[in-house]
Amino acid sequence: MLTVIGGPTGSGKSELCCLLAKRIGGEIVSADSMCVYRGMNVGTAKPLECMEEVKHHLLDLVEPGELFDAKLFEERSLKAIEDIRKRGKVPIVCGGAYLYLQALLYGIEEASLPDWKLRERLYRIARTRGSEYLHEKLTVLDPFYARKISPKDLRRIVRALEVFINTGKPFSSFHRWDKPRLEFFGFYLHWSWERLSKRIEERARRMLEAGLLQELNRLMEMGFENFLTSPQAIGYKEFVPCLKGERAIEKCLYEMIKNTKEYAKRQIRWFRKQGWIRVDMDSFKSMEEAVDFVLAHLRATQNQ
RNA sequence: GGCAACGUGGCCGAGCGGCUAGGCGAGGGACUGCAAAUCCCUUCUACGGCGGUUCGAAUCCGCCCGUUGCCU
Repeated sequence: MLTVIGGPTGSGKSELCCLLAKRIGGEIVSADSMCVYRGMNVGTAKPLECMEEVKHHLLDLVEPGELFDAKLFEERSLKAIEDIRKRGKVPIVCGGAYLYLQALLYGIEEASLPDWKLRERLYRIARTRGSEYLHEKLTVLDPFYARKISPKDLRRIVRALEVFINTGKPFSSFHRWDKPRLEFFGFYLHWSWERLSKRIEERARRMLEAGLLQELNRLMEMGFENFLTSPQAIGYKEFVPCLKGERAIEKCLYEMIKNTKEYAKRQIRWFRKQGWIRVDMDSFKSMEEAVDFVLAHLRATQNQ
């Protein structure tokens, strides 16, 4: 049975997982879409100290300019779990990137590889004729999927068309997400919104003090702005105008906090729906107590 | 005490005689190879109080209450 610890940003997942791993001889499989990039440490709250004591997987996989995606995550994380088990250790999946968790736990169906040339063409068509035009095409090719998404959701329209063009089959014909393919035990950390908000605000300020801007500066010199995925990271994208002198630091910080909270809400909604065990963080006096709670649950099921 | 400005939905804020601004915040939702991304929906027509003018007032008039600024 695989242990999975989830929760929104700033909920203390990393800290909890670190303690848990130390107690049970575990290794951590990070499920974080931005921690896979090397050199992005402060803004992603990469658990640097814990990495010295506990073995971490799926961190620092690629350069910020390289491509990475959910499918690659699926493959790599499965392999990591297998590897950990082979060595007699306990894998602990820890992360809040729910698409990545979904990919690992439920699997991503083999449709077709991303075809950036084709996407470029489709995006160009959308620019002149609108995303609605492409959505109409999709309605003919894959009515089921077209009905599910908005005529403005270009990203999804393009992917669905791409799959049809490259496989000859509708995108939705690949989808099969009803049951997990992995047996797992899911926990998610829950805080009252008031307390989580405060944690998010404090954490953002701490990141700034810890050298977030210097880190971003280095990234910018590498051409950060033109990269595909890494510049979408919260905590970085908001400060780009700052570094160019176009906006005051305080304003950027405000934006970052706002975006972090929005993201946290999306995560919370997703976790709530999963039916995992809720770890009520408000009720514990320390992180150790939360770990005790998780351990108690794990032992209880092992004895069944 | 005198003068002036203002009082709009949880907050900010436009409207200045008829046609439910908008933003923020809040809440909900979608999602199958960019996801810390992309996209959608909801927030019950709110205008300080009382009168008046008018077919019709958040908008005009009077009084009252409150806030702010200035003056004595």
